[in-house]
Amino acid sequence: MSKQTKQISIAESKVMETLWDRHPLSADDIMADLAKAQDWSMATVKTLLNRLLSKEAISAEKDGRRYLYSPVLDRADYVNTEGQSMLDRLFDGRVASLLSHFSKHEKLSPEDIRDIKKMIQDMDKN
Amino acid sequence: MSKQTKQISIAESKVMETLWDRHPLSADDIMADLAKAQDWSMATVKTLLNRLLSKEAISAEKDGRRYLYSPVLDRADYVNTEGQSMLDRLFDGRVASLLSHFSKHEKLSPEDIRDIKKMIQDMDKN
DNA sequence: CACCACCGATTACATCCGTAAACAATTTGC
DNA sequence: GCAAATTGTTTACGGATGTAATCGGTGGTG
Repeated sequence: MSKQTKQISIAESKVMETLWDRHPLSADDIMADLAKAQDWSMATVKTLLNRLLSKEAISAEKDGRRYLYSPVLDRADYVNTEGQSMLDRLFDGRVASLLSHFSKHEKLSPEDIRDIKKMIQDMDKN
Repeated sequence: MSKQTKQISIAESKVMETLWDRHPLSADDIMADLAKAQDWSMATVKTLLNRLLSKEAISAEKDGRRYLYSPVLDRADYVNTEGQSMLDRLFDGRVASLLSHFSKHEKLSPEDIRDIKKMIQDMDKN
């Protein structure tokens, strides 16, 4: 349960997502992957990588003339921290309250409902 | 379904919560209410009120020497926008995925589970 | 060997945010 | 009526963020 030291910004988290998906990657690889969703210049990606390095959210190993980056921060930890704080801020920490909100606002797809049912059943089994 | 124009910051949302709970309120009332949770100076609360006014998230009506503030932005709208964006960022937009995460990390209280079950049953009933 | 291209490091800069002090207008107690 | 208190308005300021340009070192190419 390693803790999340420094706050990761939204832009930074996009870079993290790329690295969580696959790593180690060079700056170029990351740029290529991000290009699908973001319209950032290489310079921007470099800045984000450096900020993530100083926050110790990623690590870099030398590979010849360049670096290959890997995540240090665990995705589950990140999601935990972020998710919990959102839950606290918006739903008083109650998952049920979140669910109720999304249900009331018709934000639950049939698949969601099916999956949730299944999860509850599985939980009951122990 | 009025839309949320400008972004509300976290500090600002604390003021909003107070006003959603009860309104109209004077700056003093708001200060008093917030004091329970925040250690802010009056100046800080004033700044936040002004920022919320320029973002048109609240309104003010004159009441003698001072103003009484009320929310303009709807809480459900705010929660919707924020919750959806968090859901998209962290859980690929799937509520079920969020639930699965919290379940896996033992973040569901027995009450949560009870409430969720009940909700699912109620949903089935139509 | 001189120069260019590549890649990371440094610097830039406008905006937002948290936090608040200073200022200004007005009302009220003495 | 004037000083003190109240309440809103303006200004401040450091740090985070989004977005990027520029600098600087080094290895490859003619």
